[in-house]
Parts: sequence; structure tokens; C-alpha cells
Amino acid sequence: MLSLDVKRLHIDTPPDTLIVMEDEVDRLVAAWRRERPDLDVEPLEVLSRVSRLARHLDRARRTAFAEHGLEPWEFDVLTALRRAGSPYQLSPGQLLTQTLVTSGTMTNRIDRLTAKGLVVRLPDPDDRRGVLVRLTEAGRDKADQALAGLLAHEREILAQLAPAQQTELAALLRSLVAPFDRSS
Amino acid sequence: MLSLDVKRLHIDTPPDTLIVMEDEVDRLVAAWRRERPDLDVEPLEVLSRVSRLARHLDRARRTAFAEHGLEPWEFDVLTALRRAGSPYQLSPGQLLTQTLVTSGTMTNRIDRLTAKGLVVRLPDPDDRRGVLVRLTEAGRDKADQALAGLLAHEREILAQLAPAQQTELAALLRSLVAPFDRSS
DNA sequence: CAGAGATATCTTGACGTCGAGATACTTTCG
DNA sequence: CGAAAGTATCTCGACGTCAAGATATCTCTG
Repeated sequence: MLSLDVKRLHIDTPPDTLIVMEDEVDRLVAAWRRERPDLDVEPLEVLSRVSRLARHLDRARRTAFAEHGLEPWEFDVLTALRRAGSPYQLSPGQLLTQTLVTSGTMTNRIDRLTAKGLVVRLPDPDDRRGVLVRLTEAGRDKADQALAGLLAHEREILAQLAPAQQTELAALLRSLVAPFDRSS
Repeated sequence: MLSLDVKRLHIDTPPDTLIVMEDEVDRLVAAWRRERPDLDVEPLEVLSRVSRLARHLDRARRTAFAEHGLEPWEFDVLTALRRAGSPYQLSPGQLLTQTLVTSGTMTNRIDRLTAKGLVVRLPDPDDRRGVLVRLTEAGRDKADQALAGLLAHEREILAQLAPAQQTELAALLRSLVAPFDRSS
């Protein structure tokens, strides 16, 4: 009964060799249709999958970074600095807007990254209220290694899709994300 | 310079009327290509968008639930019970596996939902170690109202895409999610 | 150039989650 | 039957985050 409800990824595959790729969201949607047949739960087909996939990606990232002795939040901060380009420094405020955490959290993070020797705090020569957070050489190396590791892991996950499908998926997702990025 | 790097959603549109939908991930990827031209960062085009979209969805869900006086975690627990069908009860252990939190967290959540009168704790007649968490009538109403509200919000977000595109997107996402759901 | 308001960062206290351990009960198997 | 292992739930301490407030400095205006 369940298999009849599942979308077929390859329409031309003969039914008896069809590989049914069912996921948790299929079960979720089926449960809602049973309990609330009056409701149109189509949106969940897309957006619940986005949320669930993001959860799985978080876990995968966590293990990928652990190989380099990094926490996900450490990666976020280090790579923000790395992307800034030489001399790899940003103000705490700039880091706030990039990582979407609050200032108290960022202070804490910079403290710990400093203790690990991955960044240093420098006074901002142009603004005595300000501070510049700069990547150390060790921090830069960590960031580069962790990024390479992350990309390797992510490529494996995406191997499920043909290159053209990946491009298509990216475009569809961009349509959904763009309105949020514009407003905020 | 940036606009040249952006994918065009509609290839046949004349360049000067092209609507460029750029998002944060485009900027992210552009920065990496500048700093690490040796690296293939294609995977980020898909997976960073998934993560960022999920973040935005979390915020949108939070505001949608706030209209009903619910926190996201409360919605998760209540709807898990609601989906179970009459008599709307599950053990704390079953709730754990559905919501992916630890037992300490779930105890805390059940406590607070009980205090709000949305669930009740009943002794399991078949296992004296066990407890059953049951939705009250008020809890069931809350869950139903919040779900309707959530779906309305999500439909707005998805209005960016034609129905066929939504179906396509759901299928692509399922391919990526399914391997995780199988293993765990 | 003085003062009001804006800005940048840090400090503090409260909260929710996690993870390890504790307790109570059940199941398995000799 | 009875001990050992398994299972279900709760308790507790540690940790990271947030939000609000404090402090120092800058900028704009008159």
C-alpha cells in the first residue's frame, strides 16, 4: 500500500525492478493524510525534506570536522575569516552578521578560538572601540583542511544525483532562498 | 562582475531584461572561488542552500507557531501524538525516536506540556516501567490549528515555484534524504 | 567644540539541551 | 525459579546560546 503512494524516480523502469526510494517524509505525509484527509499537506513534501536533510547534513558536517578537531561553529568562524581574503581579519561585528549569532556568543567563540591559537585579537587602528579578529597561520591551515574534508563528504552525498540534476536542484533552491536573503 | 557569475534561470530571456535572482550562497561560492580557485566548490551550491533555507524555515515556523502560543518543540511533540491517531498516545521512548532528542530533554518537555494542560501522563497498563503520554482535547486542538497555520505559511513560501517544479524538487530532495533515513 | 545619540564589544543571568548515571521493572535463559 | 542482562524513564551537572544591560568610543549637530 505504501509503495503505491511513492513517487517513481524513473518512470520507465519496469514496475517489478523499480527501486522504491521511500523516506521518512513519505511516512509523515501518509500519516497526515490518514489523520487529516481534509487538509492539503503537499507543502510538507518539499519543506519537511529540506529541514530533515539539513539535520542530517549537520550531523555529517559534525563528524567531518571532528577529523580535524573542529566543532561546526569553529569552522563557521574560521572560514568566514578565510573567505575574507588576506590578511584574513574581520571585526566581531562582521562575524556576527555572517554567522547569525548574538554578540555574547561571538565573544565566547573568539575567546575559545584564541585559546586554541587559531585566531588572535588585535586592536582596530581606526576605531578604538573596535577589535579585529585575525586568523593565525594554524587557523588558516585548519580552515583549508576542514573545507577540503567537508567538500569530499558532500560530494559523496550528492553522488545520488547526476550533475544536471544537481544544477537543477541548486536553481530550484535558489528560488526559495532568494526572497529571504533579499529581505533580511 | 558578479552578475556574470550568476546562473540564469531563464536562458532565453534577453540579457537586459534578465531577472537575476542572486542569493547569499552565490556570494559565498564566489568568495571561495576567489580565495581557493584550485578547489571545486560545486557541492556548496546545493547543500549550503539546503542548510540556509532550513534556517530560514525555522524562523518562519517559529513566528507561525507563536500565533498559537506554541514553541517549535511543542509543535513537534504535539503533532507526533496527533499523527499517531486515536487515542493520541505514545510512550516517551517513541517520542524520542520521532523527535530526535535525548531522554532528559523529553522528560523536560513532557513536564512543561503537562503543566500547560496539553498532554497527560498515564501509567502504561502493560509495562509498569512505562508511561504513556496522551494528548488532551486542548492539545489536539492546538496541534490541529498550528498545523493549518504552518501549511498556510509554507504555501506562501512555495508560491515561488510552479506545481510541477515543487514536485520535481520534492523528488530530488528525496533522493538525497533517503540514504540517511535508511541507515539511521 | 560640547553634548546627545549611535555604535562596538563585552558581561551577566537565565534557559534548554545533552549525556552519563540512577532507579525501577521486565525478559531471557540456565 | 532466580540471577543476569536488557529496557524505560527520570535526575543531575555541564555547556552553549541568547537577550539585556554596561562600558567605552565615535559621530553628528548646532
